[in-house]
Amino acid sequence: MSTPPRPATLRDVALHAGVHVTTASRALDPAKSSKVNAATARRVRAAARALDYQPNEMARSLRTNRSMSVAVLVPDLTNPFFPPIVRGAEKVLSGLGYMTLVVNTDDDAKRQAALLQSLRGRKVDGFIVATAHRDDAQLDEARVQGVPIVLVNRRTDSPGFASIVGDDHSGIKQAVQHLLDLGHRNIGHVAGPSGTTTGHARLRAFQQTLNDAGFPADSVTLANSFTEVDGARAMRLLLAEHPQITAVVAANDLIALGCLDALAEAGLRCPQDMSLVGFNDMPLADRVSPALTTIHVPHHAIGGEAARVLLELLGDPQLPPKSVTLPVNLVVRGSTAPPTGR
Amino acid sequence: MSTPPRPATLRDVALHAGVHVTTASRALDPAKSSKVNAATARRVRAAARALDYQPNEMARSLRTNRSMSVAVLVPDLTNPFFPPIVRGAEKVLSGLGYMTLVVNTDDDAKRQAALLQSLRGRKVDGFIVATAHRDDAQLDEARVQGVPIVLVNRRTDSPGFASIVGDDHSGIKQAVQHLLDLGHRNIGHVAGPSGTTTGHARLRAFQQTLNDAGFPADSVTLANSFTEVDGARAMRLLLAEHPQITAVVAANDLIALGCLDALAEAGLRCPQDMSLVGFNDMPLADRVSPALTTIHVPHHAIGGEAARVLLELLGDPQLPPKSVTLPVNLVVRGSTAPPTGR
DNA sequence: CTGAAAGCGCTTACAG
DNA sequence: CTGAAAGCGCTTACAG
Repeated sequence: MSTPPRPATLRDVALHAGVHVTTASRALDPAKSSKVNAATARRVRAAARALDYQPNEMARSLRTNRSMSVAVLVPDLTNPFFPPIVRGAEKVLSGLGYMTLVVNTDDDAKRQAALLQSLRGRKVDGFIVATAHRDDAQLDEARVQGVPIVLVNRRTDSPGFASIVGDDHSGIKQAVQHLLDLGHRNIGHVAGPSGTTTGHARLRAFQQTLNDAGFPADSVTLANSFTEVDGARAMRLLLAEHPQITAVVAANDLIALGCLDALAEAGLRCPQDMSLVGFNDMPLADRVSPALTTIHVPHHAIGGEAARVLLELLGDPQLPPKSVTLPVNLVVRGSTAPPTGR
Repeated sequence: MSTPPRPATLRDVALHAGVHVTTASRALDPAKSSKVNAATARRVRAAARALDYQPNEMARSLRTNRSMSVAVLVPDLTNPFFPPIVRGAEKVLSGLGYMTLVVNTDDDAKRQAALLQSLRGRKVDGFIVATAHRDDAQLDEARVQGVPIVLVNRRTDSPGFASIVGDDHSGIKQAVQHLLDLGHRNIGHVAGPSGTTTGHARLRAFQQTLNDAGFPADSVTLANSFTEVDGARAMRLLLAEHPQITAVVAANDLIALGCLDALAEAGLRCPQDMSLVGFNDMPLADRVSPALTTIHVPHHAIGGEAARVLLELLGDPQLPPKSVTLPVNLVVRGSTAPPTGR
């Protein structure tokens, strides 16, 4: 077996075309090729093709200090909610020559720190972050150091970040109102992690909406993560502590799925014995059994908008951080129904 | 607003510690710090901490010609089947200091080519590829040029690649046998794209199993992609052309979901009027309605094993390419039942 | 144990 | 329009 040939460098191309490496560089750069003699440029391009030349992006980035790549941090790639956001961002980014790098943090502060550092070392040009925590020192520090960041889905409590999120307050209000309209009077909430703005804002919206309507809002338990397992755990507790509830608002769809498990264990049917509303309208939310009544969040648009805002930021880092809230809407399916005298 | 300070370089650290940049480099390298005076090393580390030094990975990679990163190419990130594979790979890779970069090809040859080239330019150390086509010139070329690649889920027709896939033949055989055991005699197949080994091998296994059992195997239509939309389209055709079938084997779970849609449109109930088996046992396959009878593929293990094999390959590029087939097994749920005289 | 020098593969002022 | 030179931030033989 022969060892494969070393990849061609720009120097090889220049040699082959009989020009200086500087000229080769210019000839291959679309923005500068007009500055070089047309025939020369053609010769260089032919040489590049002949040698199957691939520019070394590391060298280029080292010199230019930009890498034409953007990282997307997601807390959990296996949550079907995130891939569409990534796709939305990817679509606009790839159109402008940027490469999208997806990384998974497991919603773990340590992993996020390590990844953030590693990616910064790799000189990615900017970050789209779906993993923010309300109190997020790492993110704050990166921002202060001038790293272009746009937050999606979750915000931090500290100001200064550009962000694109769904309207959590309105979403929960619509969910609660829907249950109220159905006739439910004892409504519970399985809240998400209090360290995230989504968990926190949805809980507050739940309490406020119910209080404004003149009902108590103390049937609440907390899921430690936005997962089925923790959702089921919190739902068991809710059932034990507040047996009078006839409906539940879950902090997101995965938690709602966990609630469904806990209900089944308790021998309760959904929606006959217990109504359930999710949040996100993740892919497949319409196909689970029962089909989930939930709050539709425009995943794809969030990703696309985030990419556009990040691109603006890349163009002018001094731009004031814009914080965009996208409308969300209730979609009623099979997991909610009027209460029955159980 | 003041502009943020330029990030500290190794030179800054060396200056701060009063040593030469060479010494600083050694002091900060765990593998070499033993070669430098302990007190000096401590001083350098203190300086690095004080200046919040982050090594520039681009410069390092340019010099060492390795980037400590691995790319994972997936055809469709929104297919719930792939994230667990990615997670499996990520887990073993991150343990060894490698960073995992996920990119989406849309199962499009052009996009794959562009991404492959771009990633190679970025000097990722190796590739885990879930997007292979049976005839895949780009992949062949990259392999010939010595790029470390391991294929997952799908193979190519050309030999020479390391690969980790589920046992397509056995899976389909189990599916067909299950339907036969249930009493079905007219079984159809919605095949996946014939350009993929999964689509092709599953179709062949379908035909062979049925023929071996003494039944015809010509109730087949082709989905143009592994998606719900194309699955529904192919199922409509199957229903029109082969109205006598009482059971369907779908090439994967997403196609099976599309079949469910087509069945609903045709006023057919699953499993009462038509049994349906999927393939992959993707996340949520157990929660859709009806819960999908399908072939469980060990996603996580595929990803982990792929990472291990790639790591071996990185250590010794001359290693003979090992091709691993992992066992799969039927999991019976709610979408299959004995045929009823419809 | 430490330092001076070279070089990874590019791009970009600066001359001509 | 083209070339010679410098330099991005590292690591690694090579001397001492």
